[in-house]
Amino acid sequence: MRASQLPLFTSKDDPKDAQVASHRLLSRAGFIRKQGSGLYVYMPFGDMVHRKIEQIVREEMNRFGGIEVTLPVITPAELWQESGRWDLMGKEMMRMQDRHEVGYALGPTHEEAMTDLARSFLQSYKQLPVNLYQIGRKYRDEIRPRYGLIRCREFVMKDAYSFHVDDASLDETYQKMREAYRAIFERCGLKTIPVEADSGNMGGSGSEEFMVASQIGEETLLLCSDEKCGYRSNQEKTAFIENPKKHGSTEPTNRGISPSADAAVEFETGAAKTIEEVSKLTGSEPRNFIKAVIFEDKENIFLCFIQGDRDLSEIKMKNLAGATEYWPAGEETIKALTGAEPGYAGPQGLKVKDGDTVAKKTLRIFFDRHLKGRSGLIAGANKTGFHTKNVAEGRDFQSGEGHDLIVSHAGDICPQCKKAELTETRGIEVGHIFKLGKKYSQKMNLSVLDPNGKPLTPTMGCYGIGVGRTMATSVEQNHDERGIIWHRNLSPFVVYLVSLAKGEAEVAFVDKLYATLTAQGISVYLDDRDERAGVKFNDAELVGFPFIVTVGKKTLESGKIELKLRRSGEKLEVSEAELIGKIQSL
RNA sequence: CGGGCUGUGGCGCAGUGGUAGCGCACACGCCUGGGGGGCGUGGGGUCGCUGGUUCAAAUCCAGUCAGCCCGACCA
Repeated sequence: MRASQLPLFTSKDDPKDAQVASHRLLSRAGFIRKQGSGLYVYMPFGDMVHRKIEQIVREEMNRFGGIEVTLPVITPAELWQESGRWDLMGKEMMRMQDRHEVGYALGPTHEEAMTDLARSFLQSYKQLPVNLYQIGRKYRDEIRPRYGLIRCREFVMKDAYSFHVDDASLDETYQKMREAYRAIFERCGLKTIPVEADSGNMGGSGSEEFMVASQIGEETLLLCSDEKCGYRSNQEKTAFIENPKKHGSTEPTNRGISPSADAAVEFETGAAKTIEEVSKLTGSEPRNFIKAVIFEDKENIFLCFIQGDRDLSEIKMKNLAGATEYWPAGEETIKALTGAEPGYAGPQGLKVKDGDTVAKKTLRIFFDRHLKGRSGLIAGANKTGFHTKNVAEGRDFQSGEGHDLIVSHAGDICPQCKKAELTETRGIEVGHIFKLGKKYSQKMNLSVLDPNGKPLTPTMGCYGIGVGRTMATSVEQNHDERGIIWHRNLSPFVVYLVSLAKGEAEVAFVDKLYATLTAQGISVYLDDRDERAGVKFNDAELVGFPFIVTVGKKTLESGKIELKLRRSGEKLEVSEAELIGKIQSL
């Protein structure tokens, strides 16, 4: 292809809203153009890369047993109502009505639509397993679209949904998808870190995310520092184990301000409410406090106690409580619960217990497991202006075995090997596979006959890859100060041919080289613009095709063609035959 | 949803009440010709929108819309 037929859309300046390399470079190199908040046009080169990724995804999905279909982008509200998600999805789902005022969603995901499709033709266990996928547009009204293609409101996703007679069959497909994903990202030249993940709202058990390590990542990953262990997990999911270094003992016990034998006593703290304030006042470190975090939903109040130097994981709490929509408890609720102003909740001396009705809601109390056996603690006294010290678990309150409720961080102990410390990395999710279970098949009455002629509800898996995000993260991972460095499998063209030809002879030489390379099956972009050399070199490096070939007066004089490798910057002077050999072998 | 900032030519920006400017880009001419070149000429803007104050508003005031940034909270 020639520049005279397929123009470049490069620019010298970064768009002003570009914060990250991929956004900056994809815009400057003319691959994408913003049309609205979180909405991007894929320009010719961008479109070409996008299609290449789609094709790789398609080939690998097909190789591992996927069947491609295309669902409507718009899904009827009816289907979402069946699954119950019409009310659960919240504002992130874009909704619309037709002229008859019938509701629809611009699909943010397609579990319902695909399950509906499946039930329309699945009748017998003999038809299972089946793995249906599509490569289609998704719409999410993101709170804050940002980072260009990394978080936008319209994007292309490959989403697959598999249906099975039992868990063994689901597991088999799940493992195939793990392989397929590894193959896909490998072919894209993208280094991903597969991590254990929370399965979130989707429900279900097994879940693995494919993350690209990046400082701009919106999720935090925790990796075991012992490579032999190899544990990798999304922070949301990582079980918290406190590092003994934190308290100088391997036993998670008594490090309070006074011996556990002392009775618990109230003391006045006045306006000091937060742990930080009371910590200063008493000289006791935050770890010796009990932090109370209170949420509520329509039916319940969730009262969570954890140690004071840590944060409550809302995700863990939510999963434990089975809550979907919840919010921080209001002042009235807290008063009804503790009898005090907010800021003074504690587990001891509480007049209500787990399961009681408080303010017309069911109280549910959760303790973090690290509170078990501890003493010498400081907690709110459930009395405005007072805290209690020398609080001991087992005597002043009962935590039971407790739950895993705390957000893990670097420096904590790996929950897998239980020895090494965890380290932290930021990551961008590009793929996610998980076992859904029967959530959708049940709610939507998907059923087949089993060998005994009895109804059987298939179990499901679900597997997504963000195509645009794969493109963006590939740039995040592969660029330098001059521009993008495409992996050959994704690059719009393999060769950027810089023509500096002037006279007829030179032009003829370039045309012949272009024809020769093309005939060898090498895709070439010929920059035949009437521009200065510098402009062409700069654009060549900005758009980032793997090979930059320069032909001009020097070429004719020496008989040698200049080949520059975009990634290494290495420059070679080669004959035409060598050139072809190099391009085909590298 | 809350807070902050910004809306002026295609892009990036300046312009504190008195006839709308700069750089880049664009068009034309000449020079130049292996790393975003030079000189000259030229075209292009209802200053986001609505209302108000004023003899006079891009500029001050109110509202509104849009974009960007930060936060989404642990009492």
